[in-house]
Amino acid sequence: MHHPVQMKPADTENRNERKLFIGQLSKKHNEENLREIFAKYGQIEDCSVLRDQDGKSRGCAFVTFTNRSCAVVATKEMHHSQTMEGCSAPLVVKFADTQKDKDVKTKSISGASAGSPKGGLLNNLSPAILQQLGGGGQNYQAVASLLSLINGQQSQQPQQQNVLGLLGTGAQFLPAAAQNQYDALAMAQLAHQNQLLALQGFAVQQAAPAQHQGLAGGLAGAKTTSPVAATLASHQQLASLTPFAGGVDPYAIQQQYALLANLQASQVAPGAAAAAMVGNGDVKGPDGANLFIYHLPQDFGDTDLINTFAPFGTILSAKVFIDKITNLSKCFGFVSFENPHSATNAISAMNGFQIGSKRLKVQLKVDRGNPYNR
DNA sequence: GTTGAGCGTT
Repeated sequence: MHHPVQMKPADTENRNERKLFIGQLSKKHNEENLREIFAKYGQIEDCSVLRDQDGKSRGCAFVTFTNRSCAVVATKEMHHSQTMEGCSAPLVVKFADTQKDKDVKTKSISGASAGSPKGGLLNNLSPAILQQLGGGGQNYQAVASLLSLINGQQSQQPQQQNVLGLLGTGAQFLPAAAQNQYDALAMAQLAHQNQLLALQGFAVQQAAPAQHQGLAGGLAGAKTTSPVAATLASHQQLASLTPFAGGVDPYAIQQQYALLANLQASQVAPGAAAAAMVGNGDVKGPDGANLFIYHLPQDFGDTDLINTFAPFGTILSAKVFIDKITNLSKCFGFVSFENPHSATNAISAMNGFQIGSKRLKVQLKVDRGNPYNR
């Protein structure tokens, strides 16, 4: 007897070569009539219109056929075949971007280098950041100085001068001694991009040290005694603070956050920084303490995940999923905290954090094994 | 004006 090979439709293996991107689609179309349009080319496995938060069509869609040949024919017959209502250009029917295509796009937007931040504090500064910070070897020293300052050798004036120089025009908003290194880093980050929400999350969870409360309070709209916090609260001033020429590098910002996270962890909660002691995926926290994180950078590893989320609480485990065939990250992972409170804070700080053209999705993990969650 | 969601693996 000869059985034909049964291929599960959900097989992601060759899904990309059966999946079409439909652009310049009338926003009046929904999944149902989109199916009607494409059904004549073959069996459709999956069909979905991309929508905004309000559920309105974004004028594009994905259609996945069960057979690639159907997709090929659909492309040939439908691409540029008409201009739909409300569209500025003819219908687009083409194969959807692969993960590789997306990575290329992301990198061209962010300008991120191949530098991969791993390990300790110093190593968290990727070449991309160093370049962003000013490019030269001198700046590397300045960065190192910044780190050593933050690492506990406080009040070393010469080094602080270097740090201020490093921050360029932002330095004038650092009123001398009152300022701390977290503010400096935060300024650099905020000047880069208005990540107020994300930073607010960071600030909220690190309520203990008095010097941080100004920053937290300022961002939260409360009264503050910190001039830097006041400065940060003003978007207009943020624009003038921009210390880095050459545009935004969201990936570098993420790295800076990872750095900041690590710094905070090492000072605010020394135990939380011990990445080496964190489990790698098998340990789960209590209900509501487990996060599902999507849209991680391609080269983000377990350690990066730990570094990024350690400030929010004690991490029981952190795991980035790796495709065993390609050995590449699947760009999602899990972080389990000891308690739900940490997870909640992490969500409010990090959900929506922009990296390239994507935003981090940070949600409570859904237990797919539990029918009540489906 | 254009590329989703995915939920602790092999």
